Amino acid sequence: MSYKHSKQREVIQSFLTGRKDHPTADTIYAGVREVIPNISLGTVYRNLQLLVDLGEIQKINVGDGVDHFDADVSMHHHFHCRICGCVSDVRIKALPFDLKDQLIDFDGEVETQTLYFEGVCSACKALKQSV
Amino acid sequence: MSYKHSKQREVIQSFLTGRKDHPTADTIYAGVREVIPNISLGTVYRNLQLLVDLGEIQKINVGDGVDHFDADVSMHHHFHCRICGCVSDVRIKALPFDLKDQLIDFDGEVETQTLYFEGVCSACKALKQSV
DNA sequence: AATAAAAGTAGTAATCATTACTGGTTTATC
DNA sequence: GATAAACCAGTAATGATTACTACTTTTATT
Repeated sequence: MSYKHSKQREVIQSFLTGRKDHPTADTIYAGVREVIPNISLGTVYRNLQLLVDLGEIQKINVGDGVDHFDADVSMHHHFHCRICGCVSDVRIKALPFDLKDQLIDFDGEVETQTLYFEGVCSACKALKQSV
Repeated sequence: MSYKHSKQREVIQSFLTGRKDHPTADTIYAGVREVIPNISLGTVYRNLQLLVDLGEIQKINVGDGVDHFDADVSMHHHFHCRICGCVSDVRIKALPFDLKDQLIDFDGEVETQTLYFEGVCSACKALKQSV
């Protein structure tokens, strides 16, 4: 059986599960407030971190200085649009090897690797061309 | 001929060039203060960004919430130690293709890609084993 | 050189994301 | 139903970064 979540945590998690973009704590806060109007931003942060620690969601970093969250914890990568700031999933063809095994002369222990892309998303690209 | 840098900018850049780790603005500030004791932290940030915009240095992100800077602008990747927080260069065997060309069903425009590794550096690993 | 314009600076205040704290409330346990 | 543990709202604090302001240095122009 699964860990019992508080009402707040449950709403936070299901809000996140319902979205394919990768909202920030602030966006999640705004969304969850529609359901629990007096929830506190600190509660959102605390529960997001707790869910990350439990492995139920993941925190993603695309170099924009803000943490994004993703209910999909399966291995995949992200794209960050430098125009609108949106973050989307990208799938990559399976590589014939693990990137961390391609390192040269490295003596430490690699535990995780992060790969993300940046540029202009298709929506912004279309917008640019229509002007 | 190259762009004329102010004294402050020159010292910041040469401080960075002299190091193989990847200091944060704060560390650079401390180092540069040994040469220009009354330099301001804002000046450090402003000039670092300016040098980034000129392409003379690069800003690197390893997911620790702080910007690191690197005088080496050639293509390479980084490793971040979750124990001591140090950031070091890693070299990777040349891939037989460009990662961004491996994306599936992606309609946007990829301009940059970031790949970094995280784990335990060799120094921390040695320390752990000696305890 | 004298001077006007531009670029740059130190110092400080403000911002933004995130974390910590505090006192009260809910939930689980005996 | 008492007692302890988990959790919360609200607020304060923190840390990195950026913005602002008034002053100084550099550059260009006469």
